[in-house]
Amino acid sequence: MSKHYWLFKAEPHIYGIDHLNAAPKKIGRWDGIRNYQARNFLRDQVAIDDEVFIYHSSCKNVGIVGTAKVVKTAYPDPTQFDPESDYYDPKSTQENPRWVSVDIQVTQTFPRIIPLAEIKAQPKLENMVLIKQSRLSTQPVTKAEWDYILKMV
DNA sequence: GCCAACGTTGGC
DNA sequence: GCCAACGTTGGC
Repeated sequence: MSKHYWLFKAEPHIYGIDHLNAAPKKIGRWDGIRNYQARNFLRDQVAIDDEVFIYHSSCKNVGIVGTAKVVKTAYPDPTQFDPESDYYDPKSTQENPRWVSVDIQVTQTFPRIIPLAEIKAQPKLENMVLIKQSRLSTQPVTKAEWDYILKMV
């Protein structure tokens, strides 16, 4: 099975590349995904060693900040069971969890952010899901898009 | 199953 | 803070 490429969005003040880099082995849990389309990608397609762009959204400098690889595939997102969590889902049960997490490990922290504006300005990237469907928090990236963006670093 | 109302995401 | 896009909820 060939490797897949992804883009995961995060609000950096809540959980971003800085948090991952500060964690042991730079590994962290990607949790709090509460959108079915995004969940389905995580649950059904994200595999070990898949590569991920980390994207910072809803902040001053929006854009891609680095890469990570998948080190653990989908398992129930523990925050859905925690009444204290912002991501608590009372309709989710241990027997039938709705939401999943994966673990990722930072592989590269770019020396600069690749701004969304620059990505939008590239004709070769005009079909990226990031551009076409702005509200999806975990999304596939093609190999061509992946390689092209790495050259923009 | 339709659709209006409402809530959230996310760029600017 | 504004607002467009779009996801979710709930009445019928």
